[in-house]
This record gives sequence, structure tokens and C-alpha cells, in this order.
Amino acid sequence: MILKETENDQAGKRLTWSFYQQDDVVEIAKELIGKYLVTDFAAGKTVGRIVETEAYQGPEDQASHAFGNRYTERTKTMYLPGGHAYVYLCYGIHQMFNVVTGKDGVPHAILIRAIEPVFNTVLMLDRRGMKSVKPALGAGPGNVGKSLGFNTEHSGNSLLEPTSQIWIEDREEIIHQKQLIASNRVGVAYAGEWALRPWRFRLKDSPWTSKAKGLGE
DNA sequence: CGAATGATCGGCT
DNA sequence: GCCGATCATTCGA
Repeated sequence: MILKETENDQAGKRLTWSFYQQDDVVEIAKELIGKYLVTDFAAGKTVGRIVETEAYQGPEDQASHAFGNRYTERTKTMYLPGGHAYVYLCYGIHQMFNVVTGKDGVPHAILIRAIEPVFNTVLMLDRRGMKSVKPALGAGPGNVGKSLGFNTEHSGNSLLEPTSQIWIEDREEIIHQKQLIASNRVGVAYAGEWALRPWRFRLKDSPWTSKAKGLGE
């Protein structure tokens, strides 16, 4: 069962430095849909297919933690060059995993909002305290963090180092623009006009995306 | 040092 | 649909 799953895990090509360095964080947020997020911590390897993302555009985006170039102990991670993890605690409960993108010093980040469980669902279920695989396993950013085993100690980790325990793979899957649904971001109503930007992307017809309602589609 | 707050979730009504 | 959980981070005194 667990062993069988291990045998069936197919490896893909890791995304490279140049992918994460692109300036357009919204474009990268779209491209991340259909990629595979892998964690390989002590408890075991788990893999999820990314089906929902949200872009946060550096200093000018009022919804971003780095709005106005705010630089603190927590947000300093966002200023690293693209290809790092930014993990933070939300509402005291949820470990939120973000991908840092853009050049060194530019605090762009992409929140991974939902994944489709692909590999080692046994461990993912155990981490969640769940018995059977349901969309709730990986739908919603808090659930992504929990099922894949993220915590804030991983913030600032590289996704590119050969020894990294976290990385993203391209498994040669083509996702067409038509399959993407863009909508406004969730939980950022305080951000004024920026809250209306259609920077949340999800895979059409996927049962694995989060149900959280925005202000409209 | 103390107090308010949040890029959410799940359970209950 | 509403409400409580639960704590690091942040800001002000």
C-alpha cells in the first residue's frame, strides 16, 4: 500500500532558476497550475498537483505583506530572489506556503491555495487526521500547508538547491488558458481596489480547488 | 512589555 | 450562514 504508492511516483523535471526569476508574478501564478509541488521531509515524501494559486505583486499590492516595501523579520523572506519558500502562520493555526518569485530584492510571492493529492495520500491523511481522501484534504491554503507538512521553519528554504526538501516539478502537462478560471482574491477585502484584481487562478472543473467565495467571479 | 490582529477552516445552527 | 479556535507578528507605550 504505502510501498506500492512509492513505486508509482513518477519523477518530473524540477523548475529552474530562470522560471522563478520572471518579472510577471501573475504570469507565473498561471503557469504554476498543473505543476507538482513536492515535499520530502523526514516523515516521507508527498506530492500534490497545484490546482489553485494567488499572486501577490510586491510593494505596490496593498494585499501583500510587503506592501509599501514593508520589511520585517517575517517578510524579509519575500525579498529573496525567486525560487524560495515563504511560509507564515495565519490566524494562529494555518501554515501558508508561498513561492517567492522575481529578482533579488523584489518581494513578489504566489500563495498555493489548493492541491490535488497525487502521492503518499496515507501520510497526507495522517497529517490532517482524516480517514479518507476527499477534496478537503488539499483545498484551501491552510490545508495545503498541513497535508504537505509545511511549517514556518521552512520559510526561506530554497526550492532549487539539490539538497532541498521542497521543490516544484514540471511533468510535461499542458494546461491551456481556457482551462483556467481567474477571479478576485480571497480574504483581502481590506486591500481596496487591489482586492478586485483577478489574480486568483484555478483549474476549471477540478473538484480539488477551494470553495471559499470571493466578491464575485 | 502588552494588546490587537489576521492572504482560514470546520463545526454547528 | 455564522462563530470560535489559537498564536506569531506587529506596533505602540
